[in-house]
Amino acid sequence: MKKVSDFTSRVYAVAAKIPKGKVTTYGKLAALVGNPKGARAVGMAMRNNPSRANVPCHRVVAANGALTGYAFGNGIATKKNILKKEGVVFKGEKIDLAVSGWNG
DNA sequence: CGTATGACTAGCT
DNA sequence: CAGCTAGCCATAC
Repeated sequence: MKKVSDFTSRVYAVAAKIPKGKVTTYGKLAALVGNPKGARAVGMAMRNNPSRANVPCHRVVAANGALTGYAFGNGIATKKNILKKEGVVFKGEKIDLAVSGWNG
């Protein structure tokens, strides 16, 4: 059912561990799976994400707290909406990683 | 199998 | 602060 490499599997596994109301960055997630340079690869995994129900890809944002792509709903708009609903603190159009940042 | 692309990041100008 | 370049990784075609 899952035809993905170990890297992608780990990305999904870690993403699933992100607590509600918190977010992490692609680079951080990449480092957690063992590829601190694989931030882009993490994005690819999210883009191919099996389902937002299994992988809260909306809790993964850019290193500067800005929201990047989203493969569901209305894209960024939906992503931002979900994060706000979960209690993530926004700093204008970006996320306050100092408050809602997740260390892992 | 080789090339191109992307939901990245950090550094410079 | 904004814009551009270079580097790294995995996937898609």
